[in-house]
Amino acid sequence: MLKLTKKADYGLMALKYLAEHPETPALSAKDVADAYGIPPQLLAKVLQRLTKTGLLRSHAGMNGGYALARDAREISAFEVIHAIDGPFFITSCTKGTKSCELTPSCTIKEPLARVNETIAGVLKSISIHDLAEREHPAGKSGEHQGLVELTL
Amino acid sequence: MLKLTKKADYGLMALKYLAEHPETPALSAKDVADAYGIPPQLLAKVLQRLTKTGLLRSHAGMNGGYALARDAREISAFEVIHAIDGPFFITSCTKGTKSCELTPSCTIKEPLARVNETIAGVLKSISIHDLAEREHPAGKSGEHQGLVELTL
DNA sequence: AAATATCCGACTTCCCAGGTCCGATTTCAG
DNA sequence: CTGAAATCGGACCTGGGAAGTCGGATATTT
Ligand code: SF4
Ligand code: SF4
Repeated sequence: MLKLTKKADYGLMALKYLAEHPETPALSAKDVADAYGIPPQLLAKVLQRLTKTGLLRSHAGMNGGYALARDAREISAFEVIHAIDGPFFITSCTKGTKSCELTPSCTIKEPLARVNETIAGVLKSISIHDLAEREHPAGKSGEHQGLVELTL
Repeated sequence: MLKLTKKADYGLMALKYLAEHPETPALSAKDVADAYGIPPQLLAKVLQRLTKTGLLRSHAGMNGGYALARDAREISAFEVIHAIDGPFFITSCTKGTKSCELTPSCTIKEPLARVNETIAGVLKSISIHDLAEREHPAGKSGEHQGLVELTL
């Protein structure tokens, strides 16, 4: 319930790792997987997905690997989750494929849709950079802080 | 991924329904279930749970049923979800029972924990009353509006 | 040509959300 | 005091999706 997919989790970790190593031209899936203990093959697929949606740039062959396609602060957590897990919906009434049977009679889907928007907003306001730049003692770059509107 | 449980969903619907019928002393699980097309037995268990956590007051026997234990605006969506689905966690590292294997090496659990807090905050700021009082044209009671802080 | 990568689909395993069934108990009405 | 209507509580079944695995094809460097 309301739990993040591990794949998305892994995706975030990997992106953060890449963001922390801007010097290297490319890091292989195995590199990242080893760094954290993530199943390599699984991470591989996650990264492939991220590549296909344009968040990463890949390069096959020796010394190949992945690199961020854009600046770390231009990539939001929302994009990552969306890329890996597909459309973001809190409820089961996606109106896309397998909608909830009682969508017509349901009276809370509109308010919940707004909650959905709010949470999406939270995720959109978080960038990979925000995740990465944290460890560093607590210097000048001040912590990322934002306000999210909630309107029912 | 990041999806609300249907049980919680049902719970919210039921509470809203109860909030909309303050006149009646008690409504049976079947009443509510019929009103929306929810599987009665399932709704029953959800309501039982809500009763056990003190959000509802139950009364067995004929003309029995459930009623809100507190005022509708004193019951948050968060409480409902927590009551039904248990502890609220975005990630799999609950440190309770089945923690994620790579918790030690993971570097994003702290930031994600803050995201978790933020989302919990959003949910806490929503009351059953907010859900219920919506239909009514759009009168004086102005829509519920709030700001949620996000600090990484 | 060999080593190192990404790429991609198919496959298996396991867990749990969603739902059902049934029996026990409480309460009230006639 | 008997039966109907309700809450209780547990055990149980089932489908689908998350998590992970395998194997083969392709691209790139040395
Ligand atoms: S329709 Fe109502 S019940 Fe069905 S999923 Fe959307 S919100 Fe939950
Ligand atoms: S530890 Fe890191 S990876 Fe494991 S669940 Fe918590 S956040 Fe996701």
